[in-house]
Amino acid sequence: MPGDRVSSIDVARHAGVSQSAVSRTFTPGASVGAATRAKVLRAAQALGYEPNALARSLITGRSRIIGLVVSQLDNLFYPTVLEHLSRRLQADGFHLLMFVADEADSDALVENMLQYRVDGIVLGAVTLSSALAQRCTAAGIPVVLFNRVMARRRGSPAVSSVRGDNVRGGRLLAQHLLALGHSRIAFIAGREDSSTNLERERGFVQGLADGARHLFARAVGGYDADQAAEATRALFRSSRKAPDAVFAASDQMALAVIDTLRHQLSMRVPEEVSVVGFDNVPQSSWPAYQLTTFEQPVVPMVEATVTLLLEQIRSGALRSQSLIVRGQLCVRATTRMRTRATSSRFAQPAAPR
Amino acid sequence: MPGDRVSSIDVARHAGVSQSAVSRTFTPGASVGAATRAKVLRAAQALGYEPNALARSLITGRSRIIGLVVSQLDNLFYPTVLEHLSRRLQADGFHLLMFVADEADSDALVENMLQYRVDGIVLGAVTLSSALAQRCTAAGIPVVLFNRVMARRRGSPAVSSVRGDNVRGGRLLAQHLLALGHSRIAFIAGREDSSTNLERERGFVQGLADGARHLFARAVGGYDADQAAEATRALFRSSRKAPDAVFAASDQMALAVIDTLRHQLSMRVPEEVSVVGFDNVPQSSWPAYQLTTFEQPVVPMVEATVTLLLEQIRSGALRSQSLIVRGQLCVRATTRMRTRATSSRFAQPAAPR
DNA sequence: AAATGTTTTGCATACCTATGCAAAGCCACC
DNA sequence: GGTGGCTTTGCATAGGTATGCAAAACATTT
Repeated sequence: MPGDRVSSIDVARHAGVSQSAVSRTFTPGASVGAATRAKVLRAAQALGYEPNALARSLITGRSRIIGLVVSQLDNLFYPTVLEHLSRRLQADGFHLLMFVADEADSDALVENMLQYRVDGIVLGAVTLSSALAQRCTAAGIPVVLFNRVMARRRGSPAVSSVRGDNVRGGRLLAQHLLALGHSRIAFIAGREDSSTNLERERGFVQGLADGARHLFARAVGGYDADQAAEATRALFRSSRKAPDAVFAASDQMALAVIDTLRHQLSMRVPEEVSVVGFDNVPQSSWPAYQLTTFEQPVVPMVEATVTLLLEQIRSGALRSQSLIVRGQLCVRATTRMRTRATSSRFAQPAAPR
Repeated sequence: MPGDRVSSIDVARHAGVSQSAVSRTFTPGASVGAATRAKVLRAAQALGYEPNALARSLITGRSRIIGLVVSQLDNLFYPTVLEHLSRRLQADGFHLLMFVADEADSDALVENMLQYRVDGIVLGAVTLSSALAQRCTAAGIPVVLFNRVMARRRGSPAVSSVRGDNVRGGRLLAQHLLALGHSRIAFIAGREDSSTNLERERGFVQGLADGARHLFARAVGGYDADQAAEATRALFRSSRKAPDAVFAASDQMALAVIDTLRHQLSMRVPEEVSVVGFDNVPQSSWPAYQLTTFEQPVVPMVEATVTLLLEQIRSGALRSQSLIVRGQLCVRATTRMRTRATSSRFAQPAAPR
């Protein structure tokens, strides 16, 4: 087994130089002569040597590992984020170490991450964000909240965050629905304890208020497809008039709403009900849906996250900053002009029981 | 900054014991007295000490890190896999370090992974599998190919793999389509250099042959939605008769096929064309599609992968093993009995131009 | 050829923890 | 009380690399 047991000392011996020379050969920018360098590289090649990143980290104090904490990978928004984030970090010589937050063992998770001496942390988990962020920041590790913010409490340090323009997006969606002539507009919330839902709902309600309207109905979908479907049934089964438009706080839920309306409640989208979502996940533009939504631009968001993180890592100082990345309204085919003649007030069939 | 700079020696001093005692306190199963242990824990708590996993790895020779190599995270099959794999490994104290294969820098990628001294590798990347697997195996690191196999070459060591039952799945899908009375059956291939496509196609063609049939048409979709859509247009635009059933080698492609048929070619699925896929990704069961497909059971596949990996890590011996995880046919609503009366031979509208 | 400046090299040490080994402590038992 | 068995503890070292410092080699100038 010629395996792994070859160290810089072996290479040094084989090349007839000191261990320092080997180290310097593999340290970009270190002072080493061309001849020595060549000898070392030849020996390393011959022995199959690879520098030990762990030992290196022990000395430099940097692991070049970024901890990523996620809770719901079923969320349609995250696969794309993960891919871009991973690629982007890799380009700068960093790699992601995955941690799945399991509600319960939040403490164990933090400890684990600290033990690996990660250089930075991207927090994508809804729950346990605050406690975790606090502890890591206290330990001197840069943390960036992705797609969420933390309520600022007195005495506790601020934590960096990158997120989409939730408030503006909510407002634009409201304006869009109002401009189309909708009057009975419902909202399906995500997790009510999440900052994203809070902001999106606030923007949406404000947007309605600007048009002198208010929410016609409200339900909770918890950012979950099944819950959103259930919420849809509840909204449209009630004895009073049905909504003529629905804003679901995420695309994931919006798609479930559409499916439920079309295939379970036999309603036509957008003819009878308009539906809008939030995120612009890849599935939104599939021909079967063509969802009107507000974009959360993955690439700029990832870029901002990485910039924030690396800047703090390089400087060694924890500088908290809260970035909002602008997105735009994507008008597709799940929203449609309401006219009085086809207004669902008249055309609407009796709600299915 | 009370940060990170606290080591086992600090704790030892603070607790009035030796550094060994601290180490043993944090090493499960090590010999340490109850009183000492308590003192150490108290001191550790007071100082905010966390054992340094990197230093530990340096000694033990195990990093408790598993390298995961992926290339196409947009593939609908992988998010679920990633979540389960990560969870499962975490339960055993391992964590995933992400590597995105970028076609080009395959060498740099391997080196990077070796430098981190990963304990094992899960290979989910289509390309560069063989070269990479060879090198890692040569370095003594257990490798498991996920959802793919490697052509065995003489002289090169065999590499473990876990995959779904591609051949059987292909055959069952063929039987299913034949049983429904289909006669003009088309196949849309994935990447033609992939083992998955090879096996699925082989099984499918065999299944047709068992019913004394052969492929009516064939196109290549490269496991990509856009390519699959293009392939669909090509298949149905040709001047000769259109297929009455399509097997796309992955669900991802099958969904694109359905969308293209319905929204671009104005054909009805399953009334005019049956469509089947492979994988059983979450989106397949969405009401808008209800795709008939053959399942690749994520949980058992992950379980097998982890078992294979950990067993090799624990024993320290590289034992190559190739596992096939059985799945089942999921009959949903994109396949339908052909009767002579409604046979598309008669009912089929002229192909759109 | 000497003197000066610059680059290259090796030595030694530090980073932080696990563990073999031997010494020390503890317990019970004859 | 002494002896044997068992548990607990500390000492010392190893694991692989980076880096400050001083010595050495080399290049440049007068």
